[in-house]
Amino acid sequence: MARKESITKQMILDVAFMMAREEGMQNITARRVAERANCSTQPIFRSFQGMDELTDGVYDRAVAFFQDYYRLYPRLEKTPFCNLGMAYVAFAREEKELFRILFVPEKPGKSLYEILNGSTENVKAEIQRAAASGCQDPGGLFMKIWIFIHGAACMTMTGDYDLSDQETRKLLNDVCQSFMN
Amino acid sequence: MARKESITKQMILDVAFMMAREEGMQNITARRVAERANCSTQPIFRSFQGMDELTDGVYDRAVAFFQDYYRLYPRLEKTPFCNLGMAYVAFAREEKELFRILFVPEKPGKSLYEILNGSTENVKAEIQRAAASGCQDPGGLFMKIWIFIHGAACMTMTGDYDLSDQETRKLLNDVCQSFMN
DNA sequence: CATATAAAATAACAAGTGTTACAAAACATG
DNA sequence: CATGTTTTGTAACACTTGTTATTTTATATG
Repeated sequence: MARKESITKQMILDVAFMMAREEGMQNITARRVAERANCSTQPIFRSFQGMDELTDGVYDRAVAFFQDYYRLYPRLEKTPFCNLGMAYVAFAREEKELFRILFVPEKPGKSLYEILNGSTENVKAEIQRAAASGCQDPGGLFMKIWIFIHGAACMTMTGDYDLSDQETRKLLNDVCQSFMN
Repeated sequence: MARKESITKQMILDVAFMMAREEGMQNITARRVAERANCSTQPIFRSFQGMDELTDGVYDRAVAFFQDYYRLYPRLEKTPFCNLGMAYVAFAREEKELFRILFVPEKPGKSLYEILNGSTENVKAEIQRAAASGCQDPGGLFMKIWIFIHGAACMTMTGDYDLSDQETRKLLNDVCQSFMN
């Protein structure tokens, strides 16, 4: 009775997300998305109320993408802190645009902590251990390490900081050590 | 023999810089600058080859602005490191847009180190002292502290980190202490 | 197969961008 | 004061943006 849908909401979201990943959010335009999806701009506005709704969807996919990235990242370090740091810095290096969208946003979206939400359970467990073994201020410890990791990642994103995985590993372990004592 | 110039290059630059400071670089357009300068767009294109040249000028003023800000910032802390940190974080809090332009740029401009250029002489002197008093790796020490400070400032800019000056002071002193030992 | 109906394409609109051609205005010199 | 030169304003061009009206196309059902 009616024509079959050939460009789905998913397909549009896929294309837009890929563009955000490669060129950043601000370069997503209706016509460019349409071009990469091999269609006109019409299917976009059938599936989404407007470009804002599309970019909101892209943002949500970026959140999910990071959470998967972090979940699947190999945990080779001695401490959850350092594992978190390695993954976070690697994400900043390999996904510069997504890192910017998620963690250095111009318009306030989710906070760092909301994005990490369940992802830091093991880190919190580490804090418990630290508290048990005599650390006075486990919350402060977490904050310090987190600030350091965020700084390393931001500098990686902008290219002000360019260390190998090996060097990053040593750096993070050193710093964790310093903060623990 | 000719009409007197009423809108100078300086005036245009002043207006554009103020706009960058308040709304960020991407919101600077010819018509909006003209409006705030109470003139047409013509004087802009007489003084500048194009908008790129204007925004380049704004960037240079931002660099100078930060350098002045840092030079004039009161040095209340025990160590140059902590003074640098306090100034840098305060700048991120009070000048969010300029901080983003300078230190989290989308298009590569000057590096962090180029912007700070002569500003870290006293910090380097501190490293010398650290080296003299038995620190094995003064370069590494500088890097660690700098990464931490940058992380704190970036989180301040985005609102993920909101501590009073007092708390920031304690945090920085603690961390410097940790890294020195 | 013919047709109704939903989807996609085409094409346009309004708004906003950088930039420029041209006209109006102001002022120092003759 | 008249004049010529420079600055400024007006208005336009070409382009890009989001969005929408309209036409075309494809397909499930009669």
